[in-house]
Amino acid sequence: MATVSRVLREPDRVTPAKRAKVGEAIAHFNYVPNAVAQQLRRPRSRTILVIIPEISNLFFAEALKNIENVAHDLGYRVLIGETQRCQERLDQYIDLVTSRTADGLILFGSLMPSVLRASMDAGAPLPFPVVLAEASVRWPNCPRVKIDNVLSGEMAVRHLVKTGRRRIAMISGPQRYTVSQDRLKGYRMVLAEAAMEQRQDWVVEGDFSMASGYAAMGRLLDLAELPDAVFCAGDEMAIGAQTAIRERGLRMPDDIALIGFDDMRFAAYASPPLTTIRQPAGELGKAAVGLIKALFDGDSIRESTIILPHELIIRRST
Amino acid sequence: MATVSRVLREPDRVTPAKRAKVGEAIAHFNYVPNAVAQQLRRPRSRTILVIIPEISNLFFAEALKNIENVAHDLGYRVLIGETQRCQERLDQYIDLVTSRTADGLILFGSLMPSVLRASMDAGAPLPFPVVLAEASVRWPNCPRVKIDNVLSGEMAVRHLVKTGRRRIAMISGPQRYTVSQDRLKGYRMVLAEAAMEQRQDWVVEGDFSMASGYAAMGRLLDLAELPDAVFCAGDEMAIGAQTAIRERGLRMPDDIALIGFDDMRFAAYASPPLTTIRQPAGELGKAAVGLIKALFDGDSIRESTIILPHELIIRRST
DNA sequence: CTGAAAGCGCTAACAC
DNA sequence: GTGTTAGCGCTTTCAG
Repeated sequence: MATVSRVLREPDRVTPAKRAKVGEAIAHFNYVPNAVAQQLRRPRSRTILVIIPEISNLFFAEALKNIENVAHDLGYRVLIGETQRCQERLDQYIDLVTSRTADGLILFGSLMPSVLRASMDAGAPLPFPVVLAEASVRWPNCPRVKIDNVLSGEMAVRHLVKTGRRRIAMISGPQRYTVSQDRLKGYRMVLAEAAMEQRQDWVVEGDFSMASGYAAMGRLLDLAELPDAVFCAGDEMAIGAQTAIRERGLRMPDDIALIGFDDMRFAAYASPPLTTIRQPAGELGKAAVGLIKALFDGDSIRESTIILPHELIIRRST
Repeated sequence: MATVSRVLREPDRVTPAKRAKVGEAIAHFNYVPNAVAQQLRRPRSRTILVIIPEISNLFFAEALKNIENVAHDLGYRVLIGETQRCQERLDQYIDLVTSRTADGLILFGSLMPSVLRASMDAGAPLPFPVVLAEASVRWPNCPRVKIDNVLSGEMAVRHLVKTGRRRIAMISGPQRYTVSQDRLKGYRMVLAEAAMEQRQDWVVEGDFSMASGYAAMGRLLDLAELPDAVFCAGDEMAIGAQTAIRERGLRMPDDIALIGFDDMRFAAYASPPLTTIRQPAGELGKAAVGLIKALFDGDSIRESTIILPHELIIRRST
């Protein structure tokens, strides 16, 4: 048995003759090592758990794809958990790492595992490697990768101002998420800076879905005082908004300019093609894997924050 | 140790007094059973491996979400593997089940694991539970869930004929996939049946991406003999095609009618909203879990095929 | 009802 | 270089 193990793991430490013999036997019996038993003996499972709020969100999908790729190249397996923004499901997935099925965690979304919250409240160090991705909160001793949502919100609105818009509205994300708050903050910042009118009813909250963008835009268009530009905190909401605008017979960008957020792949095919702020989803995924790997290897990079660059993509909706 | 195990697993077989005491200890030491060790002793890992070609495809994302949900309710964990249509990565993921990290496999896509191909060639029974989802091929002794792509292709084109179109083109999927072949077959069927013109250059092959739909439509529009309707084998290609049509200043459905396939969530927000054939992605996922569960439980449902109903969703592009 | 003891299949340390 | 041995942390007999 031990020799078989060696042949599979460190073939050089076995005589070629024996190696061949064992190899034959392996082939003959169709032997595949039981990974569970291996894991029990080995210190690490070489598995990364990635937790995302929802799998059908294209931003996460893109990040995930890159995580998979990089992890795979590094010899790690990736386990994906979808929480659907439900605390209970999140905590169940966390069991995978406390029970050592996974070595560490890349966590997307704003939900926080109970175990981590508890250990933090107790002032204890994090019980296992975690990296926060696109994190809305800051967590002591925990590296994160994100973009600067305030700055990118500013960039979006500044572009609107620069192209001559004066009555700028916003369809924001749910305000319980810091990401959403930050983008809104960026919006307000620029408006204040440009000494432009800030109306309460020009900010409508959506939930990042197309339906919510459509509804929010509907409310904006019902206003007596119509905005001449709208900053949408997400591309899907922007696409919903476009539909609403088209239905009212208004033209973009002439009547209303629209800027989105994310640059998901549908943005370029919208009607008109959507100007947007690109979030580097892929880069974010890659960076997250780099961070977790460093944690695994014991590098003391805790507490670091990587801010990835956002980018203005000008298309024809502005 | 044994008692702790019992308290966690079959509390009723332990005196309440002892149970409480053990419970306290568990809480105090923050004890979490090592899942790897548990799995070593238990016959099954209660994990389902789901393999998909690409995670960012909305059809898979939707199916996956339902798989996750149902599996979760049944007490199964879901491991997701993305092959990116690469045989090597597929085979690596299959190791998860041969090495008993997963109990069985739900397989999307047309790639076939080498192990399975080998065992089939040898006339042997499948070495572990597999269900084929939206399978392009048939596999002996292996249950599958799918829709009827020929019939749904027919339904799409028949709708075009019924609404008075006479020069119907098609943007097909890659012909190396049976799914794509089937939809094309449906198209040809109806055309033949209606004794309508079938032109070689009215069928252009895409790869399901928006970019390919855009390019394919461009080629169609360059033709001397313009079609008055196009059946796209996927919604994303249809959205790409819409962009091309708009850019040429043509109107939908007046100049050209367009019908897509899938009814992914963007279809309703396209411009104009896309008429399409709905594939029940969610149902498909649920059914797949049901099938694999039955396989786990030893029900002899092998060789069954579940055909899920497709549906014509009429919107404004036709 | 509970503790002791025997493995699950493997790897690593240890002899030979 | 290779076989033997001792666990990894649990579950499951088996006694008591």
